[in-house]
Amino acid sequence: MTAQRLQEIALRFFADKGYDGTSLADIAGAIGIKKPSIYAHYSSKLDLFLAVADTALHDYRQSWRRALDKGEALPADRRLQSLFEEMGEHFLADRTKLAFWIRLWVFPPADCPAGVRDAFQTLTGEYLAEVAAVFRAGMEQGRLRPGPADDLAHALFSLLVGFLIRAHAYQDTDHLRLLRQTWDCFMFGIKTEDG
Amino acid sequence: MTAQRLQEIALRFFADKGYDGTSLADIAGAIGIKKPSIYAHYSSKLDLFLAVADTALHDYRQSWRRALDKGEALPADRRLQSLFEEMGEHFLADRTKLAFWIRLWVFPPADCPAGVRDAFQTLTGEYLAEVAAVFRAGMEQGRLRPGPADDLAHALFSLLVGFLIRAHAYQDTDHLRLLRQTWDCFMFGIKTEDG
DNA sequence: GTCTATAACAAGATAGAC
DNA sequence: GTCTATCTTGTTATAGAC
Repeated sequence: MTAQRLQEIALRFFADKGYDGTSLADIAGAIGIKKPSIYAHYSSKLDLFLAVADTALHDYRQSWRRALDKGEALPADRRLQSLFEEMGEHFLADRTKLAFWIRLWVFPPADCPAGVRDAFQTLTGEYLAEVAAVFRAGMEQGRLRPGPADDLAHALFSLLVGFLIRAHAYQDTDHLRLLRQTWDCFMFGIKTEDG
Repeated sequence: MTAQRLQEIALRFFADKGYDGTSLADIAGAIGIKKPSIYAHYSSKLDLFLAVADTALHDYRQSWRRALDKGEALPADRRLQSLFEEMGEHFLADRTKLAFWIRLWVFPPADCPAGVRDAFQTLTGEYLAEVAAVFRAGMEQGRLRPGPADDLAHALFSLLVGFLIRAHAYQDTDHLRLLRQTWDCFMFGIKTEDG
C-alpha cells in the first residue's frame, strides 16, 4: 500500500525538517514516485500530516496505557519507576517518533487544526490523572511522602519530557544510565537526611 | 534604529511560527516597512536570523552566569535551588524568549550554520560543568548525597528543560508553585525513608 | 495509480528611482 | 533608507493522458 509508505516517509521528513520545511517533492522522491501521485492518496499536504499525527497520537496513548498496565501489580513507587523507564525507553528506541512527538506537542504547524492539539492535551490530561492516582495510592500505602498528587504527576511528566528532549539534543551519551540516575534523584532526592 | 526593531519583531515571528513559517513580508509588515527595505539592514533572511540567535545566545549565557553568581555565598544545596528558580523565572517572564530558545536548541532551521548549534552546545556544556562543580562542593560539605556529579547536573538540567517546555505548552496553570514543587521532589525525593 | 504538463501563487532576493 | 517593479525559484495543487 503506497498510502502506508507515504505516511512512513512523511513521518521521517516532518520529524526531521518540520512541516514547513518539508516539501511534497521530498516525500515523493524518497519513495520513488512523482509529486502529483501523492494526491491519489491524500487530498492535501495537511491531510497527509493529519494522518501521520493521528497514528502518532494513537501510539502515544498506547505507550502509556501499556506501561501503566504492565506495572499494575507493583507497589506505587515501583509502578511509577516502571512507568518512567518504560516511557523513556519507548521513545528512546525510535528517535524519529520522538522528534515528531515533540514537534507535534510543542510546535505544531500553524495550519494544524485545533482539534489535533486538543486531542494531544486531552491524552496527556488522562495520563496525568492516572499518574496522580498512583501517587495517591502510594501515599495511602505509606510508601510515598504526602503531597499534592496532581502537582507531583506534572513534576514527573516534566522530568520525563526534559529527559527526552535532552536525549533528542544530545545524541551521543549513555541515555539509559542517565534515565536511571534521573529517576533516583526524583525518588530519593539529592539531599542528605541530616542537612 | 530600524535594525534593532527588525530583530525584535523577527524574534517574535521566529519564536511563534518558526523560521520556515515566517516570511520577510510578515516581519516587514509588522514594523510598517516593505519587504525589500529589510535588505538595507540584513543581507538575507538567514543573516537576520543569525543576528537574533546571537542575541539569544548572549542572553542565555548571561542568565545562568548571573544566576550562578547571585547564589555564590550560599551552601551548595541552596545555591542549586536558587539557580533552578532563577533560571525558571527568567524564561517564564518572557514566553517569546522561551519559545525562541527552545526552537533554537531543539529544532534549529535546516540552513542554520553548524557554528550556531555548536555555540549553544558549548554554552550548555560550560553551564553543566559549573553545576557539576556545585554538586561536588555540596558532597564535600556533606550537604548532598554522594553521586556522579556530571550525571546529576544533566538530570537537573533535564528537569529545568522539562519544566520550561511544559510551561510553554500549558500556558494556564500556576507555574511558580509547580516550579517549587518540582524542585522539592528533586531535593528531597518522593519516597518515605522507611520504604 | 502514476505520469507529464501546467496553473497559481508565495517567497527570497536584486535593480534602480527617489 | 525606503520604495516600486521585477526576477527567479520553489511550492501546492489540478487537468488530463496512459
